[in-house]
Amino acid sequence: MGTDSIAGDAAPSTLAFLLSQVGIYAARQFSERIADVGLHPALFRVLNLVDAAEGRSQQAIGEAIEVPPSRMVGLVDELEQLGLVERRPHPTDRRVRALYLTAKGRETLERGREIAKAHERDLTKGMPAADRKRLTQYLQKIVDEQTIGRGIHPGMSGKPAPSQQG
Amino acid sequence: MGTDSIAGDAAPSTLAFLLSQVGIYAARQFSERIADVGLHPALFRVLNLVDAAEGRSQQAIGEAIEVPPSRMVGLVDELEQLGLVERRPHPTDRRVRALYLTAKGRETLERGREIAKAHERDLTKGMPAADRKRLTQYLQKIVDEQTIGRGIHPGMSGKPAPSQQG
DNA sequence: TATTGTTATACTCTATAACTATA
DNA sequence: TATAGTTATAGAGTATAACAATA
Repeated sequence: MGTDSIAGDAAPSTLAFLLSQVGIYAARQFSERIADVGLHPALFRVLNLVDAAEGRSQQAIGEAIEVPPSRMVGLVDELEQLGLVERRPHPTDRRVRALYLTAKGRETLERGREIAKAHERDLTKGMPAADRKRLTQYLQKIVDEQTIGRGIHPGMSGKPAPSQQG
Repeated sequence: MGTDSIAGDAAPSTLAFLLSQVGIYAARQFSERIADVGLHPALFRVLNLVDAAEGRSQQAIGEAIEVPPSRMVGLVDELEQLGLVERRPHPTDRRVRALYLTAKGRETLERGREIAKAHERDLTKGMPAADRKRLTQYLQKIVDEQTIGRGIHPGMSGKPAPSQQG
């Protein structure tokens, strides 16, 4: 049996298919790139949230990104072991572990943000600024129309991996 | 600790983030919808390929969508048990199982394609045709510029699940 | 009783490698 | 020896539920 590529609609070009294809590709690419600073997307996401809400509890931060408490434990463990985040006692509630960035955490976050920018540039290379802007608006409109979560995507830890639906 | 929503950039609105967010959402939505005909995205993908390349071997079809042989076994098993696809002996090579759609397979494929259309309509509801066209062109341009696979996305089997990166 | 954080457990998905029957 | 298909196995990732300390 030849390996001769199968013609036809091996990859349909409908809008929905393209969205999935490009979106999942973008997530995977980012996953590989953010590994350069020792993170994976979920850790980067949590790190951003801790920065935006320092001193909040593990679970409060987890809720904001739709991550269950039991998973937050592991993620914060990782960030703590990497020396990027600290768990400190809450002043009045001894059950709570308040989260804070370390200096190293801030540096890493900054570097991660640079990586995110570079990722974005590469993704849209060869695209005029006006088009980039319109594309962003279209996507934002879809987000506004649909009910789209703010969570972390499971299974996007940056493995090799293939690509799509119909 | 209160559930008071954490303000700030809980969900950044960069282009790359939006692409991932919308793309993964689109894939998940499709995954849930295609379940109406008893399929999941990988099965629908294979079904489309069998239609486009009837009589080809399991592995030839698997290669076209970047699915390893061992996984094809399970997928074709499922399709066969659903009565959508048949494995027939190859006329000259007894190792090969040539794949064919059944009548029911054709019907299901047709229904699946209707679902895909409806999915697409809903995804872009409230968007003028001209905008939809431009959005498609932008995404196609990204596909052309990048090296994006034609495979099946792991972990998109349509579970509950949350959402994103940075 | 309710809640924060934790641990234990179990499940899904998938790839790698070993195996068989044919070539 | 090589290839098509299969099976066995092992790992990643994640959610659910039970648990301890504290409120």
